[in-house]
Amino acid sequence: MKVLLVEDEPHVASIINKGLNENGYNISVALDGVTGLEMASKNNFDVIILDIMLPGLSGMELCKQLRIQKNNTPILFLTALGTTENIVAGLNAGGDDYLLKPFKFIELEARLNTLNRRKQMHINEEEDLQKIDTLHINFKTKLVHVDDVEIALTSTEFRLLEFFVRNKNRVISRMEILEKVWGIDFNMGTNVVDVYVNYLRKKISNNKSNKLIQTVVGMGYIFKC
Amino acid sequence: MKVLLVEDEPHVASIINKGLNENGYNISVALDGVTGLEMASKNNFDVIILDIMLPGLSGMELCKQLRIQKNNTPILFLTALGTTENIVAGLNAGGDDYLLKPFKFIELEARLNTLNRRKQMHINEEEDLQKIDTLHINFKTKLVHVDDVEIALTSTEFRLLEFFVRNKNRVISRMEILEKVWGIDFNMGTNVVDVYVNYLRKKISNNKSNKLIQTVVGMGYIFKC
DNA sequence: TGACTCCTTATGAATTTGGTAATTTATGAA
DNA sequence: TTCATAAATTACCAAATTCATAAGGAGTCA
Repeated sequence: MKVLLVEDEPHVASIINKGLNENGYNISVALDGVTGLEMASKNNFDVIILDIMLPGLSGMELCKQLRIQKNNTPILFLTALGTTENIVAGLNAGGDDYLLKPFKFIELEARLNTLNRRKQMHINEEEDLQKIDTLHINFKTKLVHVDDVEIALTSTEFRLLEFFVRNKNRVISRMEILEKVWGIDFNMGTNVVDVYVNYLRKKISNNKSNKLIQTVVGMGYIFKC
Repeated sequence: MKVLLVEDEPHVASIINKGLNENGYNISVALDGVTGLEMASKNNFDVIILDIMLPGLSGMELCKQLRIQKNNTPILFLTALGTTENIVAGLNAGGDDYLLKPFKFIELEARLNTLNRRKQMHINEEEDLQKIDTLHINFKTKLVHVDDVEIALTSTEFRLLEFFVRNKNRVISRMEILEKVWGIDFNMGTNVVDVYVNYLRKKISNNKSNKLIQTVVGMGYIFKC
């Protein structure tokens, strides 16, 4: 997990850095608010740990700036300012959690993981390699294997398969497939989609029952797995 | 914001309920874990506030169960158990935040808003998913489940169900259904609507009493939930 | 040319649809 | 309550729609 720590007190920064590092986190440290904002803007951190009292730009300001920039990286405020007003202000500024110093390391870790978990839940899509039973698709190399045997797909077939896989477990209308895979916006007088679905089914089916691409009569197709 | 509060102490539940209500939250209260789990499973809450010490099913267990069910509603633990071990355990069980009693109302509110804000950012599936008791309808994927079993609906049946759900708790005349679902503006000499309402009833009914689609004699039908 | 891709057309098969009519249930007056 | 009538439900079937598949033409490229 990539973590940005913005903390002006070198001693504290060092302790946190060391502690998290030992537990497999990848930490970057910024010693002031401006540097922190710059680093946060230019890189893709999983979580940002922010002290509030910082030279230059306060943690609160930094947080607001990031949110204005539509940067939604989860932010954990880690500070000694423990009044309710401070906490509420931090959360309302766009923070996601607020932990008071002094803190137990194990709690910091649990809260970081919690913030990251929520983020991870919505990624998963952009994998380069998709394995659906014995069907393996590598979007990067554009190679497709069934039962470890390479399958030759034409480019149209591959695009169709890719579209199905990226929209799996959802009924997709022929119209939508035509638009997204063929780039055709009208013309419903064609049955290319049906024909290519048929090609694909033949190519990606294996000895076992192949029911990956299912027809939903009157609605379209669904890639189910 | 729809909030589920699971708290066995009636006095505490009442205070929180009242306080949040006054601030425009829509609160449902469960007084024990089992009821809480049931309510959380059947409805779509924005946030769940969980006490940990509960009769029957502990808040921790409830949280784990929900996550197993792939229910990702943000969970805020609200409890007097303030040791670091408890906090870490709560977060690792799938909780998203942990607030200690006694707490300031304004902080609870800020934390609820923070959890909800993150959720709103990913309005992916949730918005398109309707849960009515054990009937789950996903308008995006066009999949319908009853008691977690997928139901196969024809496209006309699905359109009819969608129309009912989008107009739930309102009496709808056969004429209106014919117009909106079939696109027929005249021809009242048919009873297709009656026929399809019955197809639907059969398909979406479960072992329990199924009274979702009710007949209103002389007026039409009503989808009640 | 010949191998390959893409798309169209044509055909029969499978599924859905909407009407009819028989049966069951509900309503209201006596 | 009972009975006549209206309304709702169900079963059935033929027509219409929708699909799967095969065959073949046009275009491309080596």
